[in-house]
Amino acid sequence: MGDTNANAVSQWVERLSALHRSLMRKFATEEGLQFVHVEILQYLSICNRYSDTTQAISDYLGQTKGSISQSLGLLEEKGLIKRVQDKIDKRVFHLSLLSKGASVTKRLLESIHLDGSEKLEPQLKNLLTSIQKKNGLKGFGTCLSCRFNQSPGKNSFVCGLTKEKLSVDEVKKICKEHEAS
Amino acid sequence: MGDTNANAVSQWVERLSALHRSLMRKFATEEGLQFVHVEILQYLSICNRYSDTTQAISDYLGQTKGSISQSLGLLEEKGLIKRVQDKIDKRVFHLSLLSKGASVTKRLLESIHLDGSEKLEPQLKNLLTSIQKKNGLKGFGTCLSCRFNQSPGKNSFVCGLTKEKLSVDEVKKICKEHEAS
DNA sequence: CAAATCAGTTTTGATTCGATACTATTGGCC
DNA sequence: GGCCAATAGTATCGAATCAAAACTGATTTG
Repeated sequence: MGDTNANAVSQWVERLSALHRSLMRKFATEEGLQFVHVEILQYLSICNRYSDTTQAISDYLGQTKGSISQSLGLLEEKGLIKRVQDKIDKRVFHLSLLSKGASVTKRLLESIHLDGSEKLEPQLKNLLTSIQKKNGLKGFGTCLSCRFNQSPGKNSFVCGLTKEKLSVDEVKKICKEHEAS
Repeated sequence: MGDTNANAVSQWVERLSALHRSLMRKFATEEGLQFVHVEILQYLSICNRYSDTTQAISDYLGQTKGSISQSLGLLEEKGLIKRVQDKIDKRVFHLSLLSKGASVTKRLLESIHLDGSEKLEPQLKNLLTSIQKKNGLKGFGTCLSCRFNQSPGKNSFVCGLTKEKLSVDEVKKICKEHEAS
C-alpha cells in the first residue's frame, strides 16, 4: 500500500478505465446513441428506487443536472425510458428503463465481456470504496455494505433511513444515500 | 474464472470505470477543459513516439479521427500541445505535451488519488490484456510485454519492428503497434 | 505511373456541455 | 397560517463535441 505502488495501480486503473470508455463509445455509436446515453441507461439498470432521479444521475456521472435533463428528454422521446412523478413529493420524477432501453443495457453487458479471476472481486470492491473515501464522495454503494441496512430476518431487509422494506433484488442495487458500514 | 463470476467482475469494473469518469469530468471542469481534452492529454503523457498521432489517439479513445482532429486544434490553440511534422513521412504529425499540458496531467494524477494493494497490480494487468484480447483489440501495451521487443544487453532495448534503439524510459510507454508476447 | 491506401483536415447538422435563470414544490421557522 | 430558503427539475444560451462524409496531400502498391 506504499506510495510508490499507488502510482503503479493508478496507471492500470487509468488504462482499464480508458479501455472501458473506448468500448462503451464504440457500442454507443453502433446503437446510434451518444456516450452519455449509454452511461445513463447503464446507471438506471443498477440503481434503486431512491436513486432513479435526474439529480442522482447528475451526482453519479459528475455532470450538471441541466445536461442530464436534456439527455433524458431525448431518451424519453426515443422510447428508451419513462418518467413517473412521485406520489408524495411532486417535485421528483422517477426514471426507469422501458423494454427498449433494458435491451440496450443487456447488449452492452454482452458486448463488453469482462473476465477476471475470482480473487479480483473483493479487491476491486476495496479499491472502489477506497477511491470514493479518498475523494470525499458519498453514496452509491449497495445496501449490503450500507450502515443503514437492517436485516431483521433471513432474506428480509429494512432501510434504516426510509424505514421501508426492501426485496432481495433491491438490496443489490446502488443507492445515492449509501454510507459505508 | 467461471461465467457466473465474470458477471460480478463486470459489475465492479463498470462501477470503477464510472467513478473514474466522474472524477475525470470534475477535474476537467475545474481546469476549464472538456472531458475529451483531458483524455487526450493523459494519453499523450503515456504513449511512445510511434503512437503520438491523430490516428493513434482516435484508435485508443474509440472516437473518429475527425472529432479528435478538431479537439487537437483547440488544444494547440490553447498552448497545451504542439505538433511537429515527421521528417520522413510528411503525412504524419507528432503530437507532444507542452509544459502547460504536462502540468495538467500532473495535476490529474494528483487529483485522482488511487490506492490499492500490491497484489492488485498483476491482476489488473491480466484483466486488461484479457479484455483487449476478448474484444479483438490490438495494440496499446508497453514494450515490456511486446513480442517485438528485444533486449541485447542489460538496460538496452531494440524494437524488432522499427529496428530502433529504445531508452529505458521509452519501453515503459504504450505503443499502438504492441502485440502480446 | 496510375490506383489504392493512408494521415490528417474540413464541413455539416444534431447534440452535448456548463452556466445561468427560471418554475414549482417542499420544508422550516417565526 | 405565511414567509423564505432549499430542493427537483426544466429552459435557454453560446461554445464545443460528435459521427459521417467529403476532401487534401503524401505514400505505397501493383
